[in-house]
Amino acid sequence: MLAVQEFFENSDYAVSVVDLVNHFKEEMNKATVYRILSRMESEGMIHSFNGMDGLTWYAACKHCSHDHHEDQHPHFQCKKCGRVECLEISLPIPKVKDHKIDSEIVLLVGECNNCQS
Amino acid sequence: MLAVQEFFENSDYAVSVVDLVNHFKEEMNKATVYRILSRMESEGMIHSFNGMDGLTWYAACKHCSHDHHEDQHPHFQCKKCGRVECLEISLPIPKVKDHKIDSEIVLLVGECNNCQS
DNA sequence: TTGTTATTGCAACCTTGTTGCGATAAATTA
DNA sequence: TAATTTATCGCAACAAGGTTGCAATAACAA
Repeated sequence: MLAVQEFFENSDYAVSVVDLVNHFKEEMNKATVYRILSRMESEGMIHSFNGMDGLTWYAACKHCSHDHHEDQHPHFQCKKCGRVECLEISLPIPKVKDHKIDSEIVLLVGECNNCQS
Repeated sequence: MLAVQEFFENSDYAVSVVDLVNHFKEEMNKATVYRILSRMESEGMIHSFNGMDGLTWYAACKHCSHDHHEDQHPHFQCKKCGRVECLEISLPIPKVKDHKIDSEIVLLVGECNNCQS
């Protein structure tokens, strides 16, 4: 579990579960990776969300504990390099007629600074 | 293909691919459902997106053809009944420093009118 | 040391989604 | 109409993400 923990430390980027399983495949079993990830998520160390690709992505939490989970920020995915980033901004929740809206899941898609030539 | 087409006509609701395969399982094969769905999508009759659950959801297009696909609207999912709806509104694309944003994928989560007691 | 609990590896499994291929149906052409 | 081409379908097998049961090991406490 420590190795996975260290992996997320000091990273603003999200990682897909496929990349994680691949990254640790010499070190630990696929099932173990999944178990560690869900444990870390329930303890508020990381949060998960779905990428455009349908995969589950994980990223480090900044200000969360197991009873206070603040993962409502939007994510950004660069369509060139595929990197996914957590954005530490809060978007206004839109008002829609006849709908009581509690939260919104936002994935912004575009080009990151590195990929803009 | 006709049966699937009729299924989407006059519906503002999105359907998960699992529900679709299940709904047509007496009538046609799983592979056929998938093939019809991707054909209908490429012809601009329906559009797809990823739900919170990681599943693919499909919904009827309103003003699309095979060369003009306008599926950038937000979706709304009721967390009580699970129904997913297309919202015919357009949200402003937020500006984020150091990021060139082309589009945004938005899933609003809350309670629909039916479920609010 | 002994007993208890948490963590892991492995294999088997489930689910979503795709593909190759032979069979059937529909549309073309002669 | 008959022959031929083309599109569609069913089936089975497969791939990839993800989960689970169970035995083995590691960590911890009495």
